[in-house]
Amino acid sequence: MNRVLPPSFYRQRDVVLIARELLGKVLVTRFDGRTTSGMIIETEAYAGIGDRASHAFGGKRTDRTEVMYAPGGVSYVYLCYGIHHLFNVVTHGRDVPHAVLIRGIEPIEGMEIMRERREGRPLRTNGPGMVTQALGITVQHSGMDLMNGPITILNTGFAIPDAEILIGPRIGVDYAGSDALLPYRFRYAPSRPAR
DNA sequence: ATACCGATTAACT
DNA sequence: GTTAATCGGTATA
Repeated sequence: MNRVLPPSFYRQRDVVLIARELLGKVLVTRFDGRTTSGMIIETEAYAGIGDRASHAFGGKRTDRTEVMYAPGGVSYVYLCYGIHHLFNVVTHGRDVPHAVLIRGIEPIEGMEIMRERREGRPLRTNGPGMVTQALGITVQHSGMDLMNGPITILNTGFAIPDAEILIGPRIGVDYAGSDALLPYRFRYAPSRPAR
């Protein structure tokens, strides 16, 4: 298998379903000939202009959020808390700014490189800021095509049964009112107690 | 020009 | 469980 996900995976489909289906796919970066990858194990859906938790709520367009309005299949990377680079996959068609935040991976390739990038701290990839740090992704990689670019997502054919997925509300979006309660977070948690 | 705050993490107790 | 650190994006003037 190991095929790069095609544009059709990202476009004209429900962003919540895409967030669910991204679990088990493999996120790969190749910068300066250095390849690192990991299986996606946690995601969150951000459902566009009607979602108070989304940067695109109300149709807001800024220099930062503009790439969310591109056709699905590009990256949206932004800086959070002035420190953490957070990687999202833009979905749906042009001018429909849906996105999926990648919150966790299980490292596969380039463990040594990822350890280097962590600068002494233990290699952890179970938070959105730590994912980008391990993979070498920064805001300068926002707006990149995920079909050809240095960042790609692969379908390995590994299928995750629904029973192995925890679903719950998104993290850190308390300001979003009732939208903060939406079950838009997905986590692959084999044989692990619910959180 | 200035002020506020966050799609977080790590280091504490 | 609690909290300091840290700075770009955004709104307000």
